[in-house]
Amino acid sequence: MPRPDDSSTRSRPTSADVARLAGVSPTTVSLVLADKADRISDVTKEKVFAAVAQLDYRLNRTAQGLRHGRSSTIGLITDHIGVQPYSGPMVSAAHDVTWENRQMILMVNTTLEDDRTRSAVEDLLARQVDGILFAAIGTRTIHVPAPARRARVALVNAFANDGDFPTFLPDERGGARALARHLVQLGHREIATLAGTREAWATSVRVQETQAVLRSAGLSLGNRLFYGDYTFTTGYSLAQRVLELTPSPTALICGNDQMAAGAYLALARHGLRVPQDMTVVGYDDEPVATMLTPTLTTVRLPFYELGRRATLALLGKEPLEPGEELIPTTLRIRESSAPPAS
Amino acid sequence: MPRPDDSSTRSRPTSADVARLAGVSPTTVSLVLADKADRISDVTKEKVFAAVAQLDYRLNRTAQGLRHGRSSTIGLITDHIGVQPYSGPMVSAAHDVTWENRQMILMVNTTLEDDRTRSAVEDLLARQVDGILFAAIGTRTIHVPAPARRARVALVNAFANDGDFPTFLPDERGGARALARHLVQLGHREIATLAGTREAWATSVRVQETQAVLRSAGLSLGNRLFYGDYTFTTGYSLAQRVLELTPSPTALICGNDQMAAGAYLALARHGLRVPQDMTVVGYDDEPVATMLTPTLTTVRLPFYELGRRATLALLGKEPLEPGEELIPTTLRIRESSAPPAS
DNA sequence: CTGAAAGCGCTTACAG
DNA sequence: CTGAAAGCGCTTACAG
Repeated sequence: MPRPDDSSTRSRPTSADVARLAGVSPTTVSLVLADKADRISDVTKEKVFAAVAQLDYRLNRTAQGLRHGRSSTIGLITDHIGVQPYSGPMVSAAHDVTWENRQMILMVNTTLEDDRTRSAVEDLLARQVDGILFAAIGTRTIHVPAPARRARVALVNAFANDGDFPTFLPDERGGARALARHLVQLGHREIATLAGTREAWATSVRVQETQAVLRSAGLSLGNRLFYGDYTFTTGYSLAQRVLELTPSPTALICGNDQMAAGAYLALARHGLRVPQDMTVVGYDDEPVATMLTPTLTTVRLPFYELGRRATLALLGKEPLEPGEELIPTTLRIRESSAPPAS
Repeated sequence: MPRPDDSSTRSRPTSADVARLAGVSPTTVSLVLADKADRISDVTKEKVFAAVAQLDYRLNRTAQGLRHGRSSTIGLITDHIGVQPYSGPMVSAAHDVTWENRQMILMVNTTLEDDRTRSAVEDLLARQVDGILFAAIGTRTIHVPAPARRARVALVNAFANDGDFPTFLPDERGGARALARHLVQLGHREIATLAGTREAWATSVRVQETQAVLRSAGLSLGNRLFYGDYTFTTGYSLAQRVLELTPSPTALICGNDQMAAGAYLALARHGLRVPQDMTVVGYDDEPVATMLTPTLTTVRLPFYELGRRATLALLGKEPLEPGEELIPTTLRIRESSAPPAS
């Protein structure tokens, strides 16, 4: 029967123990284990490795960090670690990149409130993190606490309201334009938008760009613009309101894939088919987009890529420069968009 | 303009710097900051705090950890950090509990493959974590690498295939029975099951318990048992197959809420109403359950609670004992279940 | 009420 | 080719 407490108090062997057993100095042990042992004889190396194996020794990275002044650890501060499906890919990416570089992530969820964020930064700095990543689920403005400048800093899907930090953002404008052009090119003229949360930056940018594209095609959203909150529920309920409009729209731009899924259900209950009776499109390209029948045309937001690029920069694998870096979005054309019924 | 590199090389003040500025010894600084300063005069304390403020000093937790032999950090090893909505609440809970206890989490996603898990454990131990949490998204068996015993260990939603570790599991059997009884009590006799992945432990346990309840009511699933994979897509497609059965079932037990949502769409396209024409129920109680119209009757799986209890135990706030601890599941009765049409 | 000294487990410049 | 010594930034038992 395992006795965790017991076995963990049995104090772990140190490099001094290894040195003693191998009959060499701690210097030699350190050199061998750090692979800086060009000058050490093979026979000595063997003795060290044998002692390491015999003692089941592992290097104490805390002590090493103290000596080096680097911890090989970065901090990740987020607003909603548990919110799906957005945080998943960003966190996964940050994780994968750090893991590939033999580093680790200390994760703190502060909702990005100023007080909690400040104390998270303090705590991370006290733990000697080499860098701090600030990541938001929905693009938003955050206040980066001043002490954070003591470490390397990068922002993912967020703007700093003061100071000029390296910032990685999705190209929302490009995505919104591509989506609107797609619908116009299919021949839609009565296009409705079930937008997301009115206060969200992404919402207003997408609506702006959509309107700009329609305008240059001699069209307009007119009274076919509704605001929800990016949930399935508001997609369902707003879709019902759209169906009361005259003339009826032929295409529905939903604020995200969740809202599009809600719209599917509302349309089905009205006996309307996608895309024959109504084109439906979304944003995000989350897993449900390909699970819906018909599959959903949507704008892929590069959450994984955002996390990846920011983390690579934070770790110094790519340049870390102040200013905004736009990561491309991609229009995924699938079955849910088609020309309007003539 | 911030120059991260520059400012981070400006070496941080140490407790010795604080001592010098305050005109006291490092001993006194340590005592004051650790709040073990009963015996220190107020005037001396003030001098220390003033020096701390002036230098913007923060304690080096790495050095402190080396001295104490504890890191105030735990490791979290998961199989799918990015999988929604399951990992969210478990990770959130682990985070919240550690944060409340002034600890932090080092997160590693290994897919729980043996090799990656072993090296993650090595790395976490090298970083002197005080404990390691192994968490799986879907309940499964894992191999806990032997060296993990050097730290405190707890398992969330997973069984160890060797050794007897503290293990926190959802009470799947109780949930499945409650759900089946609910349908029987409503008067359903032709009940279909759109189960999840056939190989998953939760799937087989739920099917077993469902059949046991039906049997004791003189009923049976008969040929109304189908296996999917816990996705929206299989909920949609299997629901269509159910609709071809004669006599038609009056209730649908879906493997999870995602499959139930898929079933909603299929039913809507067949012109069938929930619950008047078909009762639909799920498992998980994820956010979509209350977003669907009608709201979904489902079995709440205690993901947050699982993460919370395991982390409290790992941190020593609750007993950490080998053996399985079942966390209750809850039947959430909502609008999607009703008596069959007579 | 306060301080000098040793030590946590490493690494590195230096010496031989 | 290898080792003795100092030091990373803390804390603690001991002394006064």
